[in-house]
Amino acid sequence: MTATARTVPADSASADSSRADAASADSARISLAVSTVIFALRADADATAASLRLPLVRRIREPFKGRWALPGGPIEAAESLSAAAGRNLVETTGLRPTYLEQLYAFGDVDRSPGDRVVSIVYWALVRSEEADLAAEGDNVRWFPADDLPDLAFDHNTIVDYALWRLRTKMEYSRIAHAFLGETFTLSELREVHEAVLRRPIDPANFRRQMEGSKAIIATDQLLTGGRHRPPRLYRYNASVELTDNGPLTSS
Amino acid sequence: MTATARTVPADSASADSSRADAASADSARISLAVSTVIFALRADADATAASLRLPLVRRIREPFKGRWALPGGPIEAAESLSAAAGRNLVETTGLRPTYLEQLYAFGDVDRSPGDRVVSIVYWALVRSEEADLAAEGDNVRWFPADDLPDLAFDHNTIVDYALWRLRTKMEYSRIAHAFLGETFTLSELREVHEAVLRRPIDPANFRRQMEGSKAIIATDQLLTGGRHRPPRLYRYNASVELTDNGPLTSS
DNA sequence: CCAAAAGTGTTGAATTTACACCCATGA
DNA sequence: TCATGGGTGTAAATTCAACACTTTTGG
Repeated sequence: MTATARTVPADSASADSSRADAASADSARISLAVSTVIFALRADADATAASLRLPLVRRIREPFKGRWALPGGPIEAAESLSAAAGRNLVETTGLRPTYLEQLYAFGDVDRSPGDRVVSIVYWALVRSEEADLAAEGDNVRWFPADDLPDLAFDHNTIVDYALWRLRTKMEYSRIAHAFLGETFTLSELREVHEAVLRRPIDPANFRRQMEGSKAIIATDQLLTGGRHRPPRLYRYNASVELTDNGPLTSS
Repeated sequence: MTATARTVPADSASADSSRADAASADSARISLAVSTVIFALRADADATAASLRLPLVRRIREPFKGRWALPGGPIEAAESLSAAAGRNLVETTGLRPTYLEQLYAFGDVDRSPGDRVVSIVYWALVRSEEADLAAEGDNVRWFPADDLPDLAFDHNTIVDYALWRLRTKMEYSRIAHAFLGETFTLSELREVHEAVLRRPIDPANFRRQMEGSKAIIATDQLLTGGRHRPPRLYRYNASVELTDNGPLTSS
């Protein structure tokens, strides 16, 4: 906060910066991994409403042997960070996400007992049908996002942050579509918002908001079968970006 | 997008995840670095208005020898990512930031010719007085943020993204204070917003907005010396968080 | 006095929010 | 027919945006 003497001249500066893109002895000792927080909306036990859930894997080695942890793994030399996250997610849980975004790089010195690990963490959204197909076994299990056990490493903190990002982004972005199929009713879309944000939303106002945003396009199909007026099916408007990540649309 | 067969069972999953926090042969070949995009508001050439500027360092080695690049360097084994960014920033430019936040991890396979480098990039804000003291030499120079030369690596992309984050965050956060001193007038605060967002702001509405937000506290001092009515000095309200980073306030 | 920026008031537009009410279907 | 959600209308409340006007200093 308070300014003190600075004595490093410009020349030593550029010497340092030249090392920036070559591994030093120090950074070689730091290992790099990728992990992913995966969210899906799944029916509650009482099946009355959907709730946010995420899959965790059980650790079979020390440290934290037996504890639940985020799925993750190493980064291969020939793949980008997002590719590593996507590949690892399929390998560990069998899930294919409809949305994948980098969350944060966690690198505190003591976050992994014994060695030094920097984890690039991604977060992903998968559709409900996709989540239903996912294998669940002794070593992979779905947990309610708001009520997790004590996880390995700093993974509770990571999930908290991912949850915050999801909820924040839900309010100004269109990621809700990532939970749904090709076409959907406005009720389904609204229920996604309600489940994530954990508060009721006025259907009338929600409809106008969505229609005004140009994010969705009405199809000419209605969904029959319910014992009420058949709702119109909508489609995601592909000409509008899903989320605004600024100049970072590609990787 | 379309679902295909998934055959990986849960058991191989947890085997993978157990490697997540130990270095594999692959990830050991990836080197890790930290870089920082540093912003300051500095007087224009004609001194009529302030504009966003950032310091770059000249590379003295291949690849990209002679090109301008973001200050950066390796991460030491015993320091956190933010500590590495802060230390490196002082070493290369002599600047002490009032604000430092992680921006993004860049890790495309081909971003550094020859070797594989993952860069954890931070962005920082420094006060104008601080920026004025910074040494400028052959190998460190300030550039207008909106008009940069071709930089080394993917650094143009990185700066674009940092600029977008700064401008986005300026609209819903209180980071403007990070450019100013302990006390400031509402005009000074408004001029920060105008310089960053590159558009004029109505002084009357801006005043009400700020006063209503509880982000600033009026002191009992006025700033005399101008040839007009002396403006009141304000102070940043420390009981309100500078920015909302969710559960990530510490590291 | 005048110029210039500080600070206050006011008004209309746009947006948000709450809620009444009609519509179309299955049972 | 009734129950149920689909869908439209509307009005109050709040926020936003533009700009007129008064205040206080230095020159």
